[in-house]
Amino acid sequence: MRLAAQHRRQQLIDAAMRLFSVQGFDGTTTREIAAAAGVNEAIIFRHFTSKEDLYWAVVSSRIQASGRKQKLRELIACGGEERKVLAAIAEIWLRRTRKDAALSRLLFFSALRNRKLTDEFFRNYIMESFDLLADYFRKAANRGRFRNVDSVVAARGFLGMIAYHNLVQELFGGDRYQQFDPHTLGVQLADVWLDGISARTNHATGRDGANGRKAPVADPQEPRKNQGKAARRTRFRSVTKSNSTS
Amino acid sequence: MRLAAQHRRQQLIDAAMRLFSVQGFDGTTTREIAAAAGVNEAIIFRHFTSKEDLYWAVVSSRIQASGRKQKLRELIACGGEERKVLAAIAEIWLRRTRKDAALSRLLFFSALRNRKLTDEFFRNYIMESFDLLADYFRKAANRGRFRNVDSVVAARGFLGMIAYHNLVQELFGGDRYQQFDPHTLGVQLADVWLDGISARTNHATGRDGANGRKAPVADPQEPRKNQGKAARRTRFRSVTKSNSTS
DNA sequence: TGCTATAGTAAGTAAGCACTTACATGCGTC
DNA sequence: GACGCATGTAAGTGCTTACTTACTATAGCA
Repeated sequence: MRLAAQHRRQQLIDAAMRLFSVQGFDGTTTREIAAAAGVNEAIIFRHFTSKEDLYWAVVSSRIQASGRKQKLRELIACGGEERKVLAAIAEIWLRRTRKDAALSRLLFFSALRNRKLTDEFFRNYIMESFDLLADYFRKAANRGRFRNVDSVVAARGFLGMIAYHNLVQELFGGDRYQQFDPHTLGVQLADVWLDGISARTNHATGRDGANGRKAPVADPQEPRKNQGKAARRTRFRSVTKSNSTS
Repeated sequence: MRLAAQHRRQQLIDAAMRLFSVQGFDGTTTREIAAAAGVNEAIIFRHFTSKEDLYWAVVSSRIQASGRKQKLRELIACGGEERKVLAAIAEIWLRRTRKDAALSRLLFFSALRNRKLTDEFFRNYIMESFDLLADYFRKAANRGRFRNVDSVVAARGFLGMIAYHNLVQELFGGDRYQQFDPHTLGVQLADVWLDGISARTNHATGRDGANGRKAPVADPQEPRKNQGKAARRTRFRSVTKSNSTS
């Protein structure tokens, strides 16, 4: 029932987080959020000036909670062997992003809808990670460990592989066709990144084509209904609006 | 004024495309679409059974129009030297996606909002590209040209670098900080991918750290207002709703 | 035990939304 | 040139939405 303001506030943020990440900002009503938190709608507006205010609170609370940047910094600073460092970075990101898939969805929504938030997020989160890694590449190159490739391109490329993999798996549902083990995949990506896929090098890593991939979870290959083509050309409607209220 | 049904229909799709890709599905009203097409709102519902119907029409019309998959197939089939093929694939994708950034935005919206459409898109568009490239990697490995890395991982990794780069540049506005030349970047990525960044290999490519990057377009480094923190904690509101009607 | 500050609620309100209806207008064709 | 039909419009309709108002319940403290 009656909660201390701070707790109620946090509870609202949590409830909103869940809903926003699944339904998006526009797709979520303040009434739903209130119901999810078990309070009256008006409570939201006592704790937040507007729905949008609540949204930013959700985003910033989550960005702070996910310590991915910090972890990246630590891995880079520890000074281990490059192959291990890269594999560890990849693995952490693969795991981490899997864990807060909700945050990813939320941030994509933001990116697509609101340029201003996106910019702040981009500077503080993406760009800084690129820079950190680019710096690492540059220093390793100076020590003669890496070739002299464009360090910004390299950083983007490496993190890009990982981020895109997560994107495909979670956002586009690739995980229903095939699942990957974060550790194995991290090692594989680090190896490719260090040695290339060209056959000329002779430091074999003993990994072959079929390793480390898990079997598909289920068979999603229903005979693909052509929903979306046939029924779509009709000129006159018979659609009933689908209200999801119960 | 008076247009043949088919032309009007196409015009509505075009207008909707532009708006949906910038504002998203929920963020775009049928009235806006009608206004953009210069007709009455009711016209929309004569040509499409619902707003959602129009949305699917937009998406499917665009997916057909973008022939990226076909281009990938051609490049792979042509049988040129691997380094050139990979560089060309990268370049094409870097250029192509820049051109239809609107489509990307639209598809992301779809992915975030509607799982059913996403699945169809995912199978026809993303997965098939992965498979095509994975097949290429596998065959090259069999001919002894590539190492025996997991071809699915490799395909995802390679296309991931590129797709993610586009994503960062377009969706998150990275292009305002730094721009890249598609050709140079394509060559760089193919090189890294083939030879790795490790210093042990000795086939120098003559590319060094600063090449191929263009200067920033503008200087977006305003002193970073802390908008989003300070003004956000207030308990009582004075916000006026921002209607974007004019 | 009564006072005050704050957490909570019920029941609005005005605006915006997708979608409809009833009617006007132009165009091919016999 | 008038009939029929497809294209167009003005003005709704009813529902949902974010947000408000006017009020009650309760915890902490003198």
